[in-house]
Amino acid sequence: MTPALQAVRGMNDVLPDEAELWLHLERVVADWFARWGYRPIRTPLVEPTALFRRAIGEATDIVEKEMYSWRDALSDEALTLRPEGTASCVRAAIEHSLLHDGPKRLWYCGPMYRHERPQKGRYRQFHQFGAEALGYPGPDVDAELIVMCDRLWQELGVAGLRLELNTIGSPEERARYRADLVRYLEANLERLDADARRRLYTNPLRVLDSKNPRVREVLAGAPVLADYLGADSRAHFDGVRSLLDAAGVAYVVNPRLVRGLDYYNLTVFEWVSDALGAQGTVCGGGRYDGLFAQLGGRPAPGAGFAVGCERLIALVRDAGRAPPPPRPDAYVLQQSADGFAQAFLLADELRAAGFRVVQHAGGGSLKSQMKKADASGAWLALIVGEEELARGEVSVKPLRRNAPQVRVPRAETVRRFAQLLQEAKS
RNA sequence: GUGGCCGUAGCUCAACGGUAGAGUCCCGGAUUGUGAUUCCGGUUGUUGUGGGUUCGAGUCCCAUCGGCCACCCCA
Repeated sequence: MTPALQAVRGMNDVLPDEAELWLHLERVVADWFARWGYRPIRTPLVEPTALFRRAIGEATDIVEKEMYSWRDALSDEALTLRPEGTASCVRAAIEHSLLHDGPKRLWYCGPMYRHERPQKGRYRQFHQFGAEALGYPGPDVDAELIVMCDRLWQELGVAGLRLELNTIGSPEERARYRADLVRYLEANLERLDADARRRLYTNPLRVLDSKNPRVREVLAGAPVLADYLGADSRAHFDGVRSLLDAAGVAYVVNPRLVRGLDYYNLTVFEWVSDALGAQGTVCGGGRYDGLFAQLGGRPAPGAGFAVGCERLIALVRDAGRAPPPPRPDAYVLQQSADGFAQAFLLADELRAAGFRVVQHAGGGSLKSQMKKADASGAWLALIVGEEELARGEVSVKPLRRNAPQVRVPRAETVRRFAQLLQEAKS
């Protein structure tokens, strides 16, 4: 016997019940982006490996051990399945000179790939939608990006998301801080765990993220990044905060929030839920003014965020805000071959008039067809039986309320259908 | 990548080391064209997979695949 194949670990099928919720989310998101003036962009799932090495940073976990990278057998190119969306957007903006006539607001949505151990809210193929505001230097778009997220959560009916906010200053400010931080941590080396010691020289700011209580004890006495910020960085952060205050968006400043990708500067933020276990970050983002130059483009400021679709969908479902499955307006039944041909045309005419119509396929008794009609969730059963066929009529039976079944002349069925449907729903 | 818990019918779950079951779903019938309730009947499994121990393994052991949780990481 042929062994059954299964999907690749960490890469999931989305079955119809759940796929309808995905479609709902995608529609809401596309409309929401349009209302905020963001335009869609679609970039390849496969990019040159160098793009992510340069954008995300060599010393990050993503680049070090989580990327699906390979050397293509035909072209000998070093390729990678994208682990995130920002690098591709900025590459495309540079490659097509998108900023030649001014800044751009862009959004994307699609699958991303990271070779991590799967658990709830973390998969090897996962999906993100995100915004990139390219060419805007001020704190206004930082605040815009954050406020628009807040409004989306409201629209989706998701509550309980906490906004964590921080500024990590300019590269120069961060470099001076990093030097002092490393000096402090070296002085307390024996109190650090193995993980913190390893990071000390690869990515010392990430030590601030440690969940180990003993390490956090050490961090309590560490220098604070805020003390290294110059007037410009402080003014930028104050600008973001006052706009958030004006918009009524609450936040907590988390000085330990540094984010795992190297390209960020100034504003960084995360939207976090307590309802998702260990993978609680639903949305993360910030400013990345150095990324254009890092990828070989003319220097330009940028800011953006990415939202984890699987995590957001889990919150929408748990909040009971998944829309009910769409009902067909009518389910069409028939008895004979002649009846099928007639019913086929009737269903076609109704669909052309904009109604959702399912015609029974596969034969069976009228009783079994009625069971299918009921199970389909349809508002109405349209019966094209022997008797109806002989008289040129159609029987119309409401399935969702106790109302009498009526006979309608075939020729009038489509014209009267909207009225019949409305009665069935009332 | 590390550690812990767990894999039995499509789904939710039972079964002391001794004949694999229930509910649900699905199919048919209870009315000579009519669903959802009720009643009657029926199908459903290499117990994730492969080895081992045993007279005998769903149950114990090993490996492997998959899921969940934590670490780690991040959306």
